[in-house]
Amino acid sequence: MAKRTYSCGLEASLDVVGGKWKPIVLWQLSAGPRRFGELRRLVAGISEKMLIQQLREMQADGIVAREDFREIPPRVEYSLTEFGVSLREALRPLCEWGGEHMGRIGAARDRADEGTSPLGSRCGADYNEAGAAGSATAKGHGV
Amino acid sequence: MAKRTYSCGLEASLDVVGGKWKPIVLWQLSAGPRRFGELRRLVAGISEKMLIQQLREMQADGIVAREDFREIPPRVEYSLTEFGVSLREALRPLCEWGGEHMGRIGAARDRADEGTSPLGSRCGADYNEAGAAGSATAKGHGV
DNA sequence: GCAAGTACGCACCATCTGGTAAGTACCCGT
DNA sequence: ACGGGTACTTACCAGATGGTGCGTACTTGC
Repeated sequence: MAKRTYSCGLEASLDVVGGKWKPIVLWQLSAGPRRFGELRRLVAGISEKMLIQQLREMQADGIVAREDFREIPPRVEYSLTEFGVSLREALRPLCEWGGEHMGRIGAARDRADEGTSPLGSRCGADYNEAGAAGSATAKGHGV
Repeated sequence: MAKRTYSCGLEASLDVVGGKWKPIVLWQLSAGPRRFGELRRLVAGISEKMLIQQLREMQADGIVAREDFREIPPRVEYSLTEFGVSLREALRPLCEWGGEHMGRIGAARDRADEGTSPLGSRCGADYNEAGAAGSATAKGHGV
């Protein structure tokens, strides 16, 4: 990720949303602001260290806003910035495409797709629904 | 990239278009079929080994089709499959988003942006234009 | 002391991605 | 022989990403 110039816009975009955890974190934040511990539970399989790292990077990129309520115990809330929301909107078609084809993508990599399409995989769907299904998805996450 | 199940469609999509070279390769193939050597020259900075690797993976994912004309010297042509075209379409908004914000993305990473937005960076643009500008972009690629 | 809750930081390690430098095959021209 | 062209393969390495296991701070309850 040391590139300063990009051959195309896609490169630039993937600089801010690429990697293992950022897509999931972005998707979870799409449904509304989240506290650290809440995110930790929603993004199944992620360690605190990785979550902090991802949030910090996304914050540096202007995608995520961090609001510290200066309380004891500590209370911090993360949410998408306007910039992050615009990114989410630009990602919508790709989310839907991935949701429609994830079975094929998994199969093309010669992996047994034991966990069929989780309920929350349609990240372009209504967010009330996605929020509720998100918890179920997190439980079923096989990472 | 060993995941078989995905928390959201975005994860699945990024499995097939993530990494350093796939976005650029996909973008170059968007303008039409290309021979290996042609791609090599268009994707500035890529080694033959990396290009072959990326093409092979994209072929395995069903994004890219490889047509061997069985000639001497060898003549092989790569093009986007229908599946790849559908992916390209789903990526269009993200390409445009990245094109609009790439200056901000570069700045946010505290890098000197010596090479300002290359001409061909608007990957959502008319492809005749992008094709022509692609060569200029490739020459100016600073990777 | 231990546990739980809240949200982080640091040291070290494993794996993956990308890279270099060779090599393969065929052809033609000097 | 050398060079150029076409399109690949293999061995080995460097850096980036992700991970584990500790630690920090504050509170409360057992």
